[in-house]
Amino acid sequence: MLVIAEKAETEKVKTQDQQLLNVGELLTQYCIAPTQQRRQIAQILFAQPQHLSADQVLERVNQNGTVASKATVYNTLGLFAQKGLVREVIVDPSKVFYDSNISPHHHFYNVDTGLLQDIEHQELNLQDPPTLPVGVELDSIDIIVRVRTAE
Amino acid sequence: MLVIAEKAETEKVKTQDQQLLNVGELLTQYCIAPTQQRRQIAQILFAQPQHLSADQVLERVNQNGTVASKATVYNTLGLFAQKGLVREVIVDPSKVFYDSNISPHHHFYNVDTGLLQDIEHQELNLQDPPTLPVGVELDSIDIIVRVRTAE
DNA sequence: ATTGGTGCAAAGGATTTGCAGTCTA
DNA sequence: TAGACTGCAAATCCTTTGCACCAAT
Repeated sequence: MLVIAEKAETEKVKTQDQQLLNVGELLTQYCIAPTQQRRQIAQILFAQPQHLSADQVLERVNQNGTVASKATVYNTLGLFAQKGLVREVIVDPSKVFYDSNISPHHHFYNVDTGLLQDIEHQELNLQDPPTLPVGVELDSIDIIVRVRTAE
Repeated sequence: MLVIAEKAETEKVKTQDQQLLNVGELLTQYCIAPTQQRRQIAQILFAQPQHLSADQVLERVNQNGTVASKATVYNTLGLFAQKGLVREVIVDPSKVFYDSNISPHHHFYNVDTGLLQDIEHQELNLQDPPTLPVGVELDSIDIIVRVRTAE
């Protein structure tokens, strides 16, 4: 007897605009073919707004038996980032964090603990938009407020 | 016969506050014992305000014969950053840049070319300082304006 | 059948580490 | 001579790649 729990197929995730939809639809919306491991990875990332490193994703994906290999996790996260499903947060030279919150916002980074925390968009704004050098166009603006644990 | 050109000893560098002093004094000011390879590395970094990766520093230090090993370059850059002599700029997961300009300023980062450019402090300001989470103190605020080459 | 996706292990690149040799006070 | 600094090579960590296998159109 073979029972395959296609849980990911039915589980719902909440997107930025508070829409409730299943991971398969979410992936399709972003032009990503919804394979089993991609659904699984998306499921984890979108369970809640959070910041996970590739390693952490790998760990969680395979918590109950192997679902995806290391290469697939890296490929998938890279793909998600490229398609705009998640955002790469670069604050630590040793690893990239993937942020499932893609609405505009910035970050606190605790250099002692490695904890990454969102700063609401409306809490932190620039006085004026930057004047770009000629020949380039804006990609994104990242503000990182580095903090350390008070003595 | 032995001739040792102690050039670094006499070469002057310009610091943030436009002061002209030799590298040895600069290192001493920052509580860093001025050894030959540290002077050499400082000399390169402070020849002009610039952004160099550890690799680039290694390359330049050893342009005319070996002066410092890879390990020493990494150790030294880490030490300089820790002592506040230079600033680490983290914009690319694959390498850290060391910025010899430590006056407050931010950065443009061209994701296509990898070019890192200063944004003058007065050109980019926050509307309000961020409200920190409890139990932490401010370390630094980094604003990175990512740009791409216009099509 | 063709295309795209996955898995594995090996390769890659940046950085760190261990330890012996050197220098300097 | 002690303590700090350096050099070399090996080790480590994160990430990417090459290639064979599998799945879906």
